[in-house]
Amino acid sequence: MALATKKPTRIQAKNRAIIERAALKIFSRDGFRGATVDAIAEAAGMSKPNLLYYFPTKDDIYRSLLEGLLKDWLGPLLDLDSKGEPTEQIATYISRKIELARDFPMESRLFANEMIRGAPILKDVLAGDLRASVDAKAAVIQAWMDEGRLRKIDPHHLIFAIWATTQHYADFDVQVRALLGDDSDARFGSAAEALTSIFLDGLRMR
Amino acid sequence: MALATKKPTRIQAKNRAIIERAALKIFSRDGFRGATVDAIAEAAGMSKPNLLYYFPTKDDIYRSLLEGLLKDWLGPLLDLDSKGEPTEQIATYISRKIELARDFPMESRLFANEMIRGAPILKDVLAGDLRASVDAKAAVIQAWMDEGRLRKIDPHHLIFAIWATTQHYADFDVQVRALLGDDSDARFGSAAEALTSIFLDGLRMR
DNA sequence: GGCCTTCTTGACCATTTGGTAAAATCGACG
DNA sequence: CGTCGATTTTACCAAATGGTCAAGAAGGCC
Repeated sequence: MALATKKPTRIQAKNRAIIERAALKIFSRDGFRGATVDAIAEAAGMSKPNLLYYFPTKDDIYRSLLEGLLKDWLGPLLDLDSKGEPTEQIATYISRKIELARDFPMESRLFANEMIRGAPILKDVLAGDLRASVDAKAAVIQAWMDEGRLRKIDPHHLIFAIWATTQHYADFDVQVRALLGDDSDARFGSAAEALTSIFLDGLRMR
Repeated sequence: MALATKKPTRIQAKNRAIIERAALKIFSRDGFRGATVDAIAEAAGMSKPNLLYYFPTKDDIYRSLLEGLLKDWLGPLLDLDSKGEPTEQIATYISRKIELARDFPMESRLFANEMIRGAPILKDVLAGDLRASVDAKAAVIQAWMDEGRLRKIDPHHLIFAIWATTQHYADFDVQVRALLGDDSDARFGSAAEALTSIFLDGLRMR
């Protein structure tokens, strides 16, 4: 039986999950090219042929991880509510993104690795689904600005800035720790506060 | 003669430069583990043993690239002048960082790769030189805030935010292109403008 | 030109890598 | 408890990888 074709058995579900967790750890650290099947198998506590019984190739494991990643990652943006209070909506978005960076740093680094190497797998979805979603939400933000409810700033760059600043705490975790110390609560709590303050009010005294 | 010990010949200088340029391309895309000496040699238009004549190991090439990277990258921050006008200093810093992202994207991605994998090579310098420099400049910014010349925002997080937003245009170039198009002037010009506006004045209407 | 050093090459090597084949073991279900 | 598909293991393979070695080609300097 070709594994992927029928509904998975209990063992399949369990082992696929174990493998994906292990692969996330390895791929997010070493990138696709740097990761080895042996390393993933060891992290999964499983022999290499056994792992390859569940995912026939290294590529399959990697694609399986990327699949759905974008969706989860984009959730908070999609929740921006055009009928809500603009500054509050933005503040909520920032908070939720910071929580993602805190709770799923390896997913963030996996994505960063895929971008850095030129998104060979995700390129199509970037230009397709992602672009459509982002353009739609950029339009919502633009409408707020046109109504005079927010200062005018290119909404695409605004979205980039929120992505960049929040994901930074996951992707550059080692640097942030080196400069701020290892206390996780302090790092992420003060980050959310500082970012909200920057994005809403900026630096200039009024 | 052990190559590294005496002053380099003309040929050595030239070939080392060629190799470093090629290695930057490969390492910045594939990371340390994913890069191969063969790939670097091919990119350098040179046989592998010949390349290894100039840099005995893959590790040596990588370290050579990282060396000095931090210094160049940190320059604009160090130029923050405590005697200047605060908002203008910040705006200049943002512009210069955007220019670095535009002109040296591979260097940015090389650094990002090193951070993502936990900075095994740079860890010490992060906790040493980098931390000292950043703390010093954070103190300058803090002083401006204490004097009432800038709104109060944790200076470390402010610096992170400027790093993250500017480097994003290099590290996530493929994503930015997918969403904004390939016109480089437009991307970087509008980015500098939008970021300055965000950091100085934020989103909230006044 | 002669000579010494620097540079380049081709052949090679041990290890790692992604993946396969077939046999052995396990587990659910009648 | 026997059987049949699902799972795991052992042994294996060809290609890729980081690196070595000895010999040849090319500079530079008198």
